[in-house]
Amino acid sequence: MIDAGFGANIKAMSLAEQAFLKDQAQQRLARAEAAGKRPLVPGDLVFYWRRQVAGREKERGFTIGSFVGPARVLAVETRVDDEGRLRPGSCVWLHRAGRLIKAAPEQLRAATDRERAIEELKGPVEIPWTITSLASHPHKKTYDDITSEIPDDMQWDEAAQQPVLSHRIRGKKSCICAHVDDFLFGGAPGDKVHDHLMEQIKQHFSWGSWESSSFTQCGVTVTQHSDFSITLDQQEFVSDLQEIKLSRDRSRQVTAETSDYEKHQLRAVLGALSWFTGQTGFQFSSDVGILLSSVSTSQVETILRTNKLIRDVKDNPGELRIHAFPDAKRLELVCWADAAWANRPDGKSSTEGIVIGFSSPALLEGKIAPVSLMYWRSGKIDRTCRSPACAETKGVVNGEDDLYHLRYLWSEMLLPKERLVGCHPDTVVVNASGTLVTDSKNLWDKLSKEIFVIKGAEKRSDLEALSLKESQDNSQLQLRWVHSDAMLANSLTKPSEKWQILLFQKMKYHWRIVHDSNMVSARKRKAEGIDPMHSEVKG
DNA sequence: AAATTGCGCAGTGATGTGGT
DNA sequence: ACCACATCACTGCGCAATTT
Repeated sequence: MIDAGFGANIKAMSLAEQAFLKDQAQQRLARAEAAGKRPLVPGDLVFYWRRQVAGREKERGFTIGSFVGPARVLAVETRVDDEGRLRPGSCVWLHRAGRLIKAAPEQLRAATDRERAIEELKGPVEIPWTITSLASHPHKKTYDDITSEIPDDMQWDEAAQQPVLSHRIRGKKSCICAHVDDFLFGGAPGDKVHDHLMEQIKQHFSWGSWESSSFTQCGVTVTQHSDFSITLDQQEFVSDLQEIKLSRDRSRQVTAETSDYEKHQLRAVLGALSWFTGQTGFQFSSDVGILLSSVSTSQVETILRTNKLIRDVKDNPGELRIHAFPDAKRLELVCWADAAWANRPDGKSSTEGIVIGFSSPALLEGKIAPVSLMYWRSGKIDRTCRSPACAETKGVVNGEDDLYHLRYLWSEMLLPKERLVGCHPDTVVVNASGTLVTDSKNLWDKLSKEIFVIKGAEKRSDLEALSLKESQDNSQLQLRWVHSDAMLANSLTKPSEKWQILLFQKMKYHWRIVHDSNMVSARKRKAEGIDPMHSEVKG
């Protein structure tokens, strides 16, 4: 047997992996048990549950809650039973960000190791007053009493699944973006800090010209609207594109091979198009990628297809919309990743499609929400994939990579310097919550299992998928499954399947993560006449 | 004033190398 | 024979410096 060594290796790795995961799961259980039994003591780091009634949820008539924190236990007014457990009716005094909170033990959960580690990075927190002086003040209400808000089991579970942001976003007031010698300034109108900074900047430097509302930067027209949203377009650029000229004779020779000069023309015009698809024309990404791949083996028919694409682009150049999100307390980064297996001109290469956007937390609750596209990509997967599952895994893993990068960038913008310099990337990234959406059942099932087994025909894909599992733990990555008609990235893998992205544009750049506990396929949904965007109510 | 050149960025395919 | 990987050549863009 030639590959005996390799096979034995995989077996050993698989065994080790299983043992490791089993052990990890056991430790977690043990910790949870210990945390449940151990009474709270002053100094413990905890999170407390609060009922949250955001504007929109109120209308639909249900409330959601979440854990907030972390808070430090200051004192416990004990009513302890024989085994040392807190009995209902006890109260726990918490300290968080200079506030004193009176809470019930039923609404507390211990902080995880990770949360503790992050809190420690912030350094010691001074507690300025003694608890007695605060709590015993005769008239003033010096603390928040939240003991009336006690979650039931369902609410507790729901909240436990939500990631907790362990810091408050301290609003940054002003921002500058620079490209070589062009600068973009942003800030809330009337904001004192921002206005003052702008005043100083204008005093200290002499500038060529100032533009606002609508201008061109790096060949892209940027327009800000009255609701503060921004659109980017390349109207002018697109209208300058020229079709490749073909004589009537030549255009009839569809199957004829292209000449060197024609290949040159193809590369030239596709190069221009790829600039467009990279800046604003995301809906044409897959067309350009596939055509660029077929230049070397192109026929006259390829030129005709390219010319058709140019006409399509001119007919509907589209725009890139950046929403304003005036009400969102935080933004979610969501990545849709998909792949098409062996669909490239060479007959064996696969295509990945990745779309990452900002949205409001409402999107994760299954609602239709605005999505601002931040990053997208349609391209050849570097390795040859032997099965659709392999391609799918590759695409999703690459998508997670890009998502991680964007989460880091976003965290950099939000966090103060002390929380960035010298910190492990994971502890930085957890401040920007990230969600990865896939339409692969294969991958979803694999990752849903507590024990991850590496076996069968796709050992290598399994190993790569493992990195996603790791990211779920290390960077609090959330995973979702949707049927393929609700998969935004599908349109970036095949030129012929544009309906998702067209629907997205028709919905004015809004989307939904369709929730379906039965995981019904898109084909079956269609047969049963279910709208692609129809979603179960979560929970 | 207009044209050319160089830079860094993106994507693709072709090519060679090393491995099983 | 096939694959992964690195490197190269080719295309585009915007921008600035230089040449014409």
